Amino acid sequence: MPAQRTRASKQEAARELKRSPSMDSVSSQTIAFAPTVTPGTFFDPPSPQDPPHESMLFPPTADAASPSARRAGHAKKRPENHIPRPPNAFILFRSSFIKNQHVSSEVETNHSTLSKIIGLTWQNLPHEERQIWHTKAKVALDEHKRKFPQYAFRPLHSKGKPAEKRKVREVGPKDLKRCTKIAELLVEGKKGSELDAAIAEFDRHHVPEIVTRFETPITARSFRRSSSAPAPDSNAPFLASASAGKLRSMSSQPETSASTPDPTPGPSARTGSQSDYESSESDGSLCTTPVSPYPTTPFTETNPSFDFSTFSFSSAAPTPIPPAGGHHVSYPCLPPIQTQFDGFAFAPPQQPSPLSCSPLGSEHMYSSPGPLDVGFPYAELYDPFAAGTPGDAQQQQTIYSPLPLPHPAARVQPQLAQFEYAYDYAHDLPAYHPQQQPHADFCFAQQQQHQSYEGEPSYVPAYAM
DNA sequence: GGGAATGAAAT
DNA sequence: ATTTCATTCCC
Repeated sequence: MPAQRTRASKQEAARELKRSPSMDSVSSQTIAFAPTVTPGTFFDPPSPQDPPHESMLFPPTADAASPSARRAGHAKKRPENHIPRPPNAFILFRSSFIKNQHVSSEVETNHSTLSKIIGLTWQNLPHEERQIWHTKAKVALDEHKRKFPQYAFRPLHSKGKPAEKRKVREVGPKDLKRCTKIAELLVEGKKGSELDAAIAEFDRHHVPEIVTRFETPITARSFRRSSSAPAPDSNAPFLASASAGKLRSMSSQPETSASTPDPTPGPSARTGSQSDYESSESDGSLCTTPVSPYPTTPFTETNPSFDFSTFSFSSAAPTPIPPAGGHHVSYPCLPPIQTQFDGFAFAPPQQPSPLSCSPLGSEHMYSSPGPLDVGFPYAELYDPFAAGTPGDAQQQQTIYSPLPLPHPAARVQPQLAQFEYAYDYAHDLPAYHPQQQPHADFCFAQQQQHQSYEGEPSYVPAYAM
């Protein structure tokens, strides 16, 4: 989409540009770096005579760029007299954007997401207006030079660990559609309550695609292993290998699922995994029952327009908790099943694999601690085929999979849905169970709450493994 | 301390 | 070509 400018303020921008050298007029007041004062503030106090910026989309406030109010507590350990880098244009823009609360905290508080929105906004910003920030950056740079003539950027290149600790995407894609929408609205000039209202309206109809993150699935094997002999790598059941070396060099690759039509399906991984749970004997103590057929219509990137509004759940009472014993699992409707991500495809079992109900009973039932951020129709799970040992970077690589069912709550309140942990012990498969899903019965797995992901449970659609 | 954006400047 | 670090602040 071309950045279209509703209220182009070319003149303003031009004027601004001319004025720029003096704007931000760095006060002569030098900032002394007393031991207690972090030299994070090479910017100047608000310039009193900042131009009105009326027609600008995001008029910088005078002190917007001043990082003076740096959070004291959480300063990364740096030498006492560390001199921060001069900010670039985007960083200045972002700072100003945040400070001015162009996106209200009602709409978004997460700064990661905010960064995404601001980045999108930045790219759609009219050239003239971006130019203003570049000019500001130049001014800041010059001023930085003036104040710290001896300064030189010395990045610490981690030489000690060669490629050992590569960073991997650890968090799933944000709701890109929403971010994009917000950015669009912003560039269109929407502000304040008008903006909030527009976003609220959008949220009303929009089904978020991705929000949730998942832990490494708990398998029966790992469960058994950890309960008997607490091996350090109790997560290890997924140690296949196919996606080894698939480490992308960062750079958020946010798209929900199948954006990479990598022809290497990694069949070895598939088989590896299969044998992994095939060899897992069906415990005699488990009772299994057939389930209704899986869907035949794939719901993938190619069919992204699943119509949730026509999707009807019987809104009868929530599924009663399945008592120990056989239960039918029926899927009222089954959107996505076939998808591929990260280069290999996950297809549903040819034959619907019967879910089972463990005799574990209610003591093994856990519900999520509260409303969760849940994205539909996609779910994120850790890549079971990622090479590496549990916990290391590669192991944490994530994959994305559609959930077997859209959640009824997704229509009403996309952000709030309650989940429980489910597990199919007979097949060493995790199952999933949205609480309000009226037709599904599952068994529940031991909840494994990880501190780092407090409040977010591990659940995985059963077919995905 | 990671993450999320962009970009300048360093290896 | 790749990595660091500027900004912010929640998790």
